[in-house]
Amino acid sequence: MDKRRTEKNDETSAKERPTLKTLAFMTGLGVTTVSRALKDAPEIGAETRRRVQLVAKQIGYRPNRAGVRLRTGKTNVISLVLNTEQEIMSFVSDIIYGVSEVIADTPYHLIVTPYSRSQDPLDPIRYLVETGSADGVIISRTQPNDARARYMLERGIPFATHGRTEMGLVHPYHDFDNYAFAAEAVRSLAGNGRRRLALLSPPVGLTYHSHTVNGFADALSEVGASEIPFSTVSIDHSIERIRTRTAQLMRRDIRPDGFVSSAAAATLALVAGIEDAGLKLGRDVDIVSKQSSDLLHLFRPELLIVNENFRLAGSELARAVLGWIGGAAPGSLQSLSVPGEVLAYRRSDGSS
Amino acid sequence: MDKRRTEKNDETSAKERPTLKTLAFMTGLGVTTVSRALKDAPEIGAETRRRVQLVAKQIGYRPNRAGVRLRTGKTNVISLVLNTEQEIMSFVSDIIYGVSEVIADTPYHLIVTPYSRSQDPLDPIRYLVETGSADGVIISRTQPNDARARYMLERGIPFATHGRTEMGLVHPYHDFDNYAFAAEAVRSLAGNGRRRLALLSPPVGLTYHSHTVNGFADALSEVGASEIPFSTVSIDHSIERIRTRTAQLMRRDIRPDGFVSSAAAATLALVAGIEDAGLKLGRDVDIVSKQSSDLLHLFRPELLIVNENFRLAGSELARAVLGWIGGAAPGSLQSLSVPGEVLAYRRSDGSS
DNA sequence: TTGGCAATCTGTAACGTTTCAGTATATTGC
DNA sequence: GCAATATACTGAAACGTTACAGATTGCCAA
Repeated sequence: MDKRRTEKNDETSAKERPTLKTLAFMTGLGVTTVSRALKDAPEIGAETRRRVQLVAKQIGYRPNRAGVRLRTGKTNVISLVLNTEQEIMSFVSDIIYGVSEVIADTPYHLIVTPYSRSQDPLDPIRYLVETGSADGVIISRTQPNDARARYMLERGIPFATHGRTEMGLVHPYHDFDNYAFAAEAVRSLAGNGRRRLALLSPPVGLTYHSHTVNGFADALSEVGASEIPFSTVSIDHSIERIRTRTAQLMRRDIRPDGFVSSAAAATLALVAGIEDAGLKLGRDVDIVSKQSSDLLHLFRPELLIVNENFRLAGSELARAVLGWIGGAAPGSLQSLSVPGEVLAYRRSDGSS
Repeated sequence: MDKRRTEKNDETSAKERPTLKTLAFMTGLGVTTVSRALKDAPEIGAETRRRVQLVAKQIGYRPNRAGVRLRTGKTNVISLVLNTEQEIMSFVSDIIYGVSEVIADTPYHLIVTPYSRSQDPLDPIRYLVETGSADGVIISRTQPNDARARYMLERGIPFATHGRTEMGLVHPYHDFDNYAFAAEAVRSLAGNGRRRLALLSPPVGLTYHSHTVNGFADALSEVGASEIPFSTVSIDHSIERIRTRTAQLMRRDIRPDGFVSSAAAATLALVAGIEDAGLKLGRDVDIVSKQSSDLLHLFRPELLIVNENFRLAGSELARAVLGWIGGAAPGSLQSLSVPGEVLAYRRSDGSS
């Protein structure tokens, strides 16, 4: 049955949530006028406008989201689409906080739309678009030819990608410059006298895999070092697998004396594998690793570290989507984060 | 202006999203009948019901959330309320996935409602309740006398807490048995011959702080070991602070030979502090630590580890809220997760 | 005075759904 | 044969909002 209201409505000082009708009654104006006064429409008298806004603030009026959404189609929702198995753990937490920071003083809510490894990554996007569940979407694990980006571009729904695409289509993105990261990492290792380098790369298929590989390769030839192939694993693989493969690699005659690693958790496995093979970090081998939370230096002070700020990524992505929703040109909403210096907490010569 | 539809509506095979009206037109029935047929109302003929449901499935009908929400007040939203600074990182990621798993085949969406350290934790709850933004709420960092739980209980909005309260009020919760954890940890340390134990505890004020402290204290007297107070830090403090305080502590004449730590990141700092003081894990001191992702053993194989599964917590909490929304008794929606064994990857005597 | 025109304000309809209060038809009881 | 009663369906109203198409007023030019 209907939720019982007190008689006809209004004027009873019921504890109900105020609506435009309530405001209209209180100000003696029409609902339409109130609606327009609240959004600073031009054809409302200055005094009326102020009066309405004052009353609205006083009684704590909040527009009903369902009403707005039904009438206008605007959801005031940003959806963050995440893979429930393969995202980097700190990524999830930090990006959420980054997005939250930006949307905190907007009417937007953040909904998390998960999909699992077995699913087509397009599934959650289709769902969102078909049901009109969000005004904007943020996706990660971006591919050079990304079906999701293409799909959303076709339907005209604003989105931003974490990572770039290579489809010749323009859309907002935020990316970390993994080319620069890998290149700097190689230079840093070369500076430590390392000559045979291996790369623990991002998973094949994602755009930043090739960025990383290219930065690695280019800097390799620049410094005249050589590559020890290590493409049987990526940072997406399990800790155990990375560890055993690393140990295998390190027991070969020709083994790396330097690693570049694209993720902190993978680096733990890398180090474990190296030590399984009886070798020592900082003496037999150096590692430059990305990290997103400041913990790796506690793990092994010999690690060389480059920070990637996922909270910043979240903020940038949120700003980008909101910008697009607000009508800005998608091409103006792209940003690239430049890696900082390679940080050494303890030099491999033993000093601190 | 109004979103232009093709003429009057319907029968044009427009690419618009199907509504009840569309279904009504296609089946030749009234909107009301269609609505009821879809939700298996009793007064609809069996054949009609099947016919409507078939057509609905065929054309991919999805009820409009805004319509439902406006009419019924049901949002089909669960809100996860998180502190943007103080949550354990893996907690955020895992609990989201746990919740997602459970709500995946329901109409529910998950929204993340953040609040910052400086804010009153009640703020986001008030917002949710006042704006009717969610059918159910999940909160963490639960306190013995929790204003948020009390508030929601008063307003009759379904929620579940991660951690228990002690207000004599009954509500759904999921909790890890931190009393058992701390007690088992102490027994395990005592079994390794450790006699002077310190506790790196959860932050004072949260319910599980006292659970942990009590388990620690009770087991201490049970095994006849003594406590070295270490209450100047908790796992909420910064890595740096924990590290320096630990180092200070370990340089005292009377120092612990065993630690119980309630969080993995804090354990990293703990170990760093111990090693800063020139002591060695497994020889001078043992640590039993909780962890939520399987990484600590890579950090130091000497660590003694107890796992806490946050994904499970997320699932249980989601189940609890949904259960309450569905009309189950709040008292029947409480669960306690029992810690597993203390895991040793390498015995402190040096064997593996 | 009249007509025109800004400047303000207002009622109605519509978004998609569910609930209420029916209506129409067939079935039953007597 | 007729009323009572199930059974199966339906239109209208309402949730809160905004867009459209007026209303009403005052003021100014002619």
